Amino acid sequence: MDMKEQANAAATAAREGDLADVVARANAMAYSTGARRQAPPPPPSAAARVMIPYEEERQRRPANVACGGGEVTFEAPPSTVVVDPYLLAAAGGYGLPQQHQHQHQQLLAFQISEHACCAAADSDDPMRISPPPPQPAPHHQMITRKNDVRKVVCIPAPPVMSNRAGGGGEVIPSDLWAWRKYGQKPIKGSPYPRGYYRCSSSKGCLARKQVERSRSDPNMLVITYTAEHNHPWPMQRNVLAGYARAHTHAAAKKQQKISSSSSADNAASSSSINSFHVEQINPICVDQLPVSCKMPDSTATAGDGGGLLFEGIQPDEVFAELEELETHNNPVMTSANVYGSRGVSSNYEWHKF
DNA sequence: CGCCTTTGACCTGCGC
DNA sequence: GCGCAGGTCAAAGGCG
Repeated sequence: MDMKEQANAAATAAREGDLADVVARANAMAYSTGARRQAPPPPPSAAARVMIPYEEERQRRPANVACGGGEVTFEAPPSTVVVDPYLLAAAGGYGLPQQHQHQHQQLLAFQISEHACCAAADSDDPMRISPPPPQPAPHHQMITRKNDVRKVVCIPAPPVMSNRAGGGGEVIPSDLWAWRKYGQKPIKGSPYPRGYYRCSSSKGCLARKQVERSRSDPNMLVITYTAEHNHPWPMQRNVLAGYARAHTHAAAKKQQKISSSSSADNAASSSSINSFHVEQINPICVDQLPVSCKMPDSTATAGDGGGLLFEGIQPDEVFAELEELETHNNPVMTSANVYGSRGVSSNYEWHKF
């Protein structure tokens, strides 16, 4: 699929309200373009954003791809989609051969801003190039019809397990917070269910997120954050107490069940796949991390979820800091790997120079 | 005991 | 008003 086709596909997805598709296609578009052109990545300060406003908008006018300041704006479905290079890089290469991860991260992180909008510019389809949009809302936020703030990130996802066709859980590259799953629903038109998580770091925290795979590109994971955390980052390991314990054990048990059971239906639980992935991936990640990437001390193991290390970033708002990073001296992220013993909560490490 | 996941039931918003 | 689909609740069960 060339760039024009990809841009058209993204616009089509936008018109059809397939949020996951829009984000996935934006990523795919940028990724394939970067791979083809072999262009060196621009500085990480170039943010890429895909913003998708309200559904009313999509009915009023055709999909509109704006090119300006490294942003790709699809004005169609009812949410804000933010593809942030830092988040992409943080999760990039997940499931890829280790030697390709860095390249993958760079492509994901930079090619969107570098080329995605250009793809739209090159095309003469219904999408048109608009002037640079107004200054985006802080933290890449948007108020939805229901007055909730949503932030959406699209990240590479691990491959779907064959024995879990259409099944539930995801290996979710983390965003630092502790999340507790409170629901899962099959989504009409999508073979993949959507998982619902709420922040478990603080009892009164209203932060939530939804995790689902893209319908058209199962390799992409779309995570929608709703509401804000009303507490600092969980820096103490006891905040995540029980995570590794419950999860890894359940994983082992469920793996045992799955392997011993002839019923395919028996395998339809998300935790099993989560842990299955994690247990395989974590040792690889840790072993191959640069020294500066590893956990800060021996008490913080990959299994207990503690020892979160975010150097140079205030434990306040992930997106706030990402925003800040974008505007400060072209900070370099020296590493982006996934820690943690469970799919829904693991850690990244960031460096700011 | 406190944490987790799973999952069916219930609630709510929206289009017709 | 009705039905559908998405979102949330809460009980059940498991773990260290």
